[in-house]
Amino acid sequence: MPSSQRIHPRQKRAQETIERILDATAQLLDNTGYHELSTNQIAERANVSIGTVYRYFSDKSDIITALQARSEDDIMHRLVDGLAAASTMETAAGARHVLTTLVDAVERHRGVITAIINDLPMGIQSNVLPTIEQQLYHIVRLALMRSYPKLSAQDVEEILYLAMGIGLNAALRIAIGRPSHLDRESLIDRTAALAGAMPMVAGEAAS
Amino acid sequence: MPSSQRIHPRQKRAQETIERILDATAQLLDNTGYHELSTNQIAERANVSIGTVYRYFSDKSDIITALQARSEDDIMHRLVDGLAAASTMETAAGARHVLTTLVDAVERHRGVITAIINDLPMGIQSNVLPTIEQQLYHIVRLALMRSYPKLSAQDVEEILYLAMGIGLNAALRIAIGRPSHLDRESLIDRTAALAGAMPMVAGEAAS
Amino acid sequence: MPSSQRIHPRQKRAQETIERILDATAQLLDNTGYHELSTNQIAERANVSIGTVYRYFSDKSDIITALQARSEDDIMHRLVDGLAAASTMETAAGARHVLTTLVDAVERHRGVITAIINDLPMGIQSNVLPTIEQQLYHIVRLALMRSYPKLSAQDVEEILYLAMGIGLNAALRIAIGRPSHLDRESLIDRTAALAGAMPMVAGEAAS
Amino acid sequence: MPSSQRIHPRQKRAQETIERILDATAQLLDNTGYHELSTNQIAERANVSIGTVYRYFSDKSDIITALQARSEDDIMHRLVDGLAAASTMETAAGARHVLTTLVDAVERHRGVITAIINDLPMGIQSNVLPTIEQQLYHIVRLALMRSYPKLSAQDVEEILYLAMGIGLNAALRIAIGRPSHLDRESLIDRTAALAGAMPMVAGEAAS
DNA sequence: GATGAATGAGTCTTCATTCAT
DNA sequence: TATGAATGAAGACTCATTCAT
Repeated sequence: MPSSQRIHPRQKRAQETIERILDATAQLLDNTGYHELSTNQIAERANVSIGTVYRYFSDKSDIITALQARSEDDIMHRLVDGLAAASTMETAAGARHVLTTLVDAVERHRGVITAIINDLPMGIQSNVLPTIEQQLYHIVRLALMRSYPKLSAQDVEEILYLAMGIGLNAALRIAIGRPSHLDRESLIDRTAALAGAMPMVAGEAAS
Repeated sequence: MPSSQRIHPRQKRAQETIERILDATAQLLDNTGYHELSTNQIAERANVSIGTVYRYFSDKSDIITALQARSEDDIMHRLVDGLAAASTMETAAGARHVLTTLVDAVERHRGVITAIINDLPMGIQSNVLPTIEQQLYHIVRLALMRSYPKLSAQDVEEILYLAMGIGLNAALRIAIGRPSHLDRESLIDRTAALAGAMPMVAGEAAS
Repeated sequence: MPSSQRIHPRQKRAQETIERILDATAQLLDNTGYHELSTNQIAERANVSIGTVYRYFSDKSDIITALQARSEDDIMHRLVDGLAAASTMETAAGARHVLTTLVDAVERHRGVITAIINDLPMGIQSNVLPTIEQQLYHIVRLALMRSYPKLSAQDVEEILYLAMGIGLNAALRIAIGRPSHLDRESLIDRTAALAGAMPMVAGEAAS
Repeated sequence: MPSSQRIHPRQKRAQETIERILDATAQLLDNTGYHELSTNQIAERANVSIGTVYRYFSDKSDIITALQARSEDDIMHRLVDGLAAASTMETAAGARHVLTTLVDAVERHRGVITAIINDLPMGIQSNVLPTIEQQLYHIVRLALMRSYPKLSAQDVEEILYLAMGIGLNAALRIAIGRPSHLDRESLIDRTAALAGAMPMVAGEAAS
């Protein structure tokens, strides 16, 4: 379908420049934090003048915001693919598959995520990867209600909130913070098992 | 005669000054992150000259380090008290009690914790409250091995790593990130239930 | 076509800025020492922002180093010219000419030299104008050995060391420290005479 | 002779304190320059509170001034002794003896002298050890006029100015700046010889 | 008299951002 | 449009000096 109307070469050029700037920033973030990162460094790494950087981004934080969006987008794509694949699997294997996908995605965006978590002004820890969590929320909510139709609305909300936190945090800990003597696959397996059991265990706790 | 003999008034004064500086820093951290915080601001808020700040702290980061130590100390004290009290209770009630204590403590040190999580150079998210986690690790490990003697060493390590993350992260999410429509007590109950079930659920996952 | 091709106007501008900063520094050094000199003062005097100063110099001391190099360069140029001219003159007149050249050069760089002598961290007095002395050393050594082939190596070294000190110090005292009631030309004449006699006088002293 | 009237013990105490402060300063100056030296360091080294330092000295520079005076005093004492001894010797030996005395003295006060030369605001190099030079001036002037009665007043002044500079500078170079491969005694011998010859050589230059 | 905690003006330096070319 | 030289507000930190105890 020809929905993507003619893209003027100039726009293409511009888009490439933007991409180069974001790539440079992502690379630099693998080694340093947001505050240690300077816009001039970014420009240099992107082989672009500092003036050009400010042509496309209004602000330093604007760059990070864009980068974050890009990363979240990629993570979501992978996640949705993973969820689709998981839906054809048995429950346990499905949970494991989704979690693996998530851990993979986090590893891939290590630098950006760390930057967002650690340095972005007000990047409250509990709300890591806010967009991811938000979007995932609806999907998981649907699945939860389908599998456990007896849970009250309140039950669902609370379980979801905790599960979301546990899942994301576990992914982060497994991908980024894991001590070398612990096995990645094992941790994923256990977390998946836990997630699977959550509705039952936590669903009765507040009665 | 009490043990605290011969404290020169000057030393007392100095101690108070240090405390005032730490308090001021903690207050400011409730509203801003580490990088947004300036030493001159701290001095002003503490009603102390900037020179005085540098009399007691060698560095800006030194202030944060001291503050972190102070907070961790307080949290650990509360936690140990909570654990002691919990040991006389029934399992479920005990878990709930400990978790409540933790959530309380986190709420009390909101600013500092957020700062440590978000801004401290290299404060990897996954290693929230490193000292707390470390010290708790040994205590929980002991309890775990006592209650579930059949778990292998590997099992214990992995479960602990995940449980630690889940427990602390849940406490953080409940204390700091909780949306207003969710009930604190409910969330605590469910998390406690989950924690109680973890060894069984996760213990068999990696077989 | 002249050799200086393709100098981007920007580079020219930059070079001018650097020069302005060095000039400003030199002027300020005429009135104050290194430690009394502030980088902001320099910027102001050079009609340049402080940021610009740090664009071209990494450090406060870097400015001084550059200035010193520039002065030494200029002094050496003049000195070499003077030596060339002197080589066509009669001995006495030659010595006088060289000394005059040196005194002139020192006067011209009064401020910088004083700063180097007085304030540069570790600028040991005895090693005034180290580069000048070093470069002059080889030239004078050659001349000395040619004129007095009988001097031993040890003789040469020692005489040179003393002569260097005497010559440079005399130039400094005549150019910078001379009381107003003493005549510049007279002092130069006498010093030249002394220098001329040195090999004979000092050459026999250590026998 | 009991000319030194009763010294109240308090005054004695005060005098000792002053001495301790000056000693501490001198020691510290052996390792660092004036600007690198802090008054609090001095106090600490002298085992005295910073308040006490300011009881006896109005200023940081006041300490250096006092120290300089003390050093100059000691150097002058040694020099006068040396001159007295030299007056009984043959001319050449006498010059050598005086010069040796001077070099010794300079070595002894290395730190202070370096500080004065290098760091004191406005410590123009040409006027090293100003008091020493000033006092020596009269003595040497007398000797010069006695030995060479034919010199004009102008001659005397100019020769003196140069000789003073040469002598002091040579002493400094021999004591402080001498490269290790040059022999101290040899250099002294040669300088003495040169000084002895000066009136004849330089006396006729300006005719 | 002695003490040392406290002061604060002033220093060097960084870096996001602008704008003439 | 792209460039990069220039800007300057703002920050961390030092240290001579004061003064209440």
